[in-house]
Amino acid sequence: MKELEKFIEGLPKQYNSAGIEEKWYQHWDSEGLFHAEPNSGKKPYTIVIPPPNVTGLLHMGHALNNTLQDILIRFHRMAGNETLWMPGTDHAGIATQNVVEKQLAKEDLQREDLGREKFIERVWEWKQEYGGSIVTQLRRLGVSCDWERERFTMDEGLSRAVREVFVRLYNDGLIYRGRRLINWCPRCHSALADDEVEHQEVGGSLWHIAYPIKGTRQNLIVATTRPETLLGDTALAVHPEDKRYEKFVGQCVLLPVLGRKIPIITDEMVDMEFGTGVVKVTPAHDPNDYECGLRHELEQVVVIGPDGTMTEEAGKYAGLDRFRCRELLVEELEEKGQLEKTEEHLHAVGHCYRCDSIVEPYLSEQWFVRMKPLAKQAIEATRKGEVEFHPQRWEKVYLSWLENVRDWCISRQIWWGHQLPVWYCEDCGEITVSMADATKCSKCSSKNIQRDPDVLDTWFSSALWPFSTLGWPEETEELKYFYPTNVLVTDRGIIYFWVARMVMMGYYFCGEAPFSDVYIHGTVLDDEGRKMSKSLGNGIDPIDMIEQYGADAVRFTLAALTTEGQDIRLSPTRFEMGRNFINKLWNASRFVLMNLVATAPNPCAGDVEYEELEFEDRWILSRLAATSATARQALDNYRYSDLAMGLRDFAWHDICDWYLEITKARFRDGGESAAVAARVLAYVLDTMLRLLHPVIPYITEEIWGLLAKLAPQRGLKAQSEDAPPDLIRAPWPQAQEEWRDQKLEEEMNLAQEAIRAIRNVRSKFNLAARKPLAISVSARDEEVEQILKHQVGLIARLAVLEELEIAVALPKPAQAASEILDAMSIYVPLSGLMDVELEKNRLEKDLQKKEEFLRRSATKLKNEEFLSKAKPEIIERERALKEDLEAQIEKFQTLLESLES
RNA sequence: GGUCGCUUAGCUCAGUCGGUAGAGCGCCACACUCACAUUGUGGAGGCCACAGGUUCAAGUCCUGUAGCGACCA
Repeated sequence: MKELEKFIEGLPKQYNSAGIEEKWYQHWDSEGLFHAEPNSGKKPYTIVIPPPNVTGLLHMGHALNNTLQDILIRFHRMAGNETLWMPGTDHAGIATQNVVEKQLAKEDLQREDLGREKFIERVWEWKQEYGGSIVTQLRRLGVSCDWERERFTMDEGLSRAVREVFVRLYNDGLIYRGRRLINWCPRCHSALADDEVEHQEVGGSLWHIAYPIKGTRQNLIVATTRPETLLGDTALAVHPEDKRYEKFVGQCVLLPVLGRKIPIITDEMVDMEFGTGVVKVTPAHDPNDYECGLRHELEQVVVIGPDGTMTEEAGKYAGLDRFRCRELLVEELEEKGQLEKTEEHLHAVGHCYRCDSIVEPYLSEQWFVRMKPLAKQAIEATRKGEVEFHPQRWEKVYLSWLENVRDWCISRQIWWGHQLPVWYCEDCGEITVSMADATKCSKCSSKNIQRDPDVLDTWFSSALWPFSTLGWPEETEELKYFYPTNVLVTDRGIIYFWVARMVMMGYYFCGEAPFSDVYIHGTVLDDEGRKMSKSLGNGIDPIDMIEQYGADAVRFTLAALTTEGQDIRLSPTRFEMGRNFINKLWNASRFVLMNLVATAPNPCAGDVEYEELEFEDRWILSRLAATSATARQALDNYRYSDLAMGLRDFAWHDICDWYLEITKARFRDGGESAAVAARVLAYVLDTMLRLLHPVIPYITEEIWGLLAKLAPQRGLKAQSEDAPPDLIRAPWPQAQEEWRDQKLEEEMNLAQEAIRAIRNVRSKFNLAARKPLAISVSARDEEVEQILKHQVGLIARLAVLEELEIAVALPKPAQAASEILDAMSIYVPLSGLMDVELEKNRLEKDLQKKEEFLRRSATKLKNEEFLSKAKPEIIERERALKEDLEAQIEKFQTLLESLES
């Protein structure tokens, strides 16, 4: 014990997180305290982590996302659930392939030089070596994931789930192969899904090009943003009701440069208002034109190839890059006089969301998921309330996507990923799709078959994450117990990519939504409200912040800034808020621990009855019960800021500013009163640490451990027996409703008001803070008088008084400063000459405010309609208010008059 | 063009059932008193974007306008 006491005495005045965080994380992890097992005796609580990209590094978005999840997880673990947080990463097909290809490029190699098999080996090697970075970073944050269950989308089990899903969807007619115009990234050399294309406003030009009408000297002028695609035009189109061009319909024009003859057709898609009202139709290079081409059975001429260079169809431009071709073509048109004019034009251009290249609509053979039937099920279930969004408005966004969803292109022309389980027969053309690798054609049994080289979109495997990680398609115990999960916590950016697809797949393969709640948090922005990005260089590295301020400070700050769905503007200095609070908590705990030592040897043995507690003890327990209840409510409603700030206010203000200050005298005097205060403090600290643990796990675990050694019984009887060795698995505190005492809190409020008023006078008249004052308080009525008299000791101590006279309607002494409150007036005699002007100014200013309130109140109370329509309690309150105000104003006036004389 | 969100203290944001506007940071003054200067005490600071409407009563509900932002096409 002596050693421990010495240790407590030696605790630093500033909390230093270094060392403490590593120690506890390692302890929790190695003791298996993050681990969950199917357990029929407990209710499960499950969250699957949004799997970060395996190539990624931790950014503030991750820090926020995972802090919020960890708060829920740690809370539910303490609240008695069997709590599973399933972690892992996704294989990020294109991104990871890019990384390894870059690595190869340094060796002057391309992936083709290695061949598919060797290349994939290289990717696995890379993954083993660097792929865990983000997971290591996550641990620094303190996340309590069940690492024993960590998954990777390319794991054997998850790959099997992917294949099972593909085969079943194919057999059910929900996956098909087709030649379509899809989004193509010429740099990634792969197809992309619609939502992987980001539309960005780009300043471009609108070129007006003359197409000569065959057999006439007239031209039709076409306005286009993409002149190079004219080489693939197979028609011009006008609106069927456009009188200007009526007479030309059915005729032909000659394609500039190539001279090919193409028809003039009519189509509803043409916007008569845009450009000249004539559009070129390039079915192989524009989604609208593609549809139009199908309607009119137009030829699809491909002029831009998969690498973004012009094809043989482009004639003399063949082989040129698409952008170079545009320049030269425009030059040629200008020379030939076929360029009517060039306008500046702002338009949305599709960019690859991975590499930011300009996406090319490209006609090719791809695999698709038929989305409508899957979406239908998800929509119906959501409407029934089986999936609930927080904030609710995101449900609309999600539903509107599902309602308008188009078939999902899932094949990617890369090597890293789940290769399609598809074989083509070279002899009969049959497509074989199977779970086991095929060795022969399923129709003609020919061995002359080729596997489709493409892999699946990474989101395809991510969509299965909530059940594939639990062992599906096996009917595992985990799947039965933990599925469906409780909540998905994520950013709005992937509602389509991921959330909607998980819901669809969850219903289709497990018959239930994968989660009942979706919590969408805000996006982390910089202090100017811009997204954090590498190119802007405005990112804040969470690891830097953790090193600078501590993980608890980072977590606390992020939680405190998280209000319902609002984006978070962040600058590094904002973490000072968290750090300051952590430090305050540390020092308050030091105070408690030191006083526990001082009241040793065993300050908390035996029970303390409520009746033995002093006024302020009961008050802090009442506040604790209230705080505990609001914390619970905040957690149940995903109100993180309310949770963090509510606990902070309680700790900082109720405990530190008031309760600790009051108990100081008791500890100084010692005896039984000190022992009771020590018990109360131990109890309050214990409970507060439990409440704070989900938000700031490290420091709370550290202090809790020290407290456990000094006061194993934690003060009061209520939760002394249930304490396990680690806070992380301590039971969540029940709010002790029987301790709530509204009347007592109001009495405390009166005392606090009095103390503040006295301090105010002290400050205004520059009276030394430590100099004891003799003052008088005139109470409004006997009730107030009684209350204040009960609290004389407390008020005198905290306001530093040597004399305190309390009575109803006390007169103001001469040469005294006054403070007029609702329930009382406070008179502070000033020795020597008091500054009359200063006092008059103060009083007049306050008087004016009161008069303004009185005017408002009087007007209301004269209003017949208010009196007849407002609720009686409102009217009553208004009357009381008016009376109070009148009484106060009278006092102000009397005081001012006395000052005049 | 469509949908949604935001506009409240110098800054960043809360404000639940409509009933005297709150926090954090910053600012000003004072205080290094034995938990804490990453602190304490006190203070200043608001036409709740604008215009209508509903209501006895609007920051809060409704309509419209403007500015900013996000998403979709």
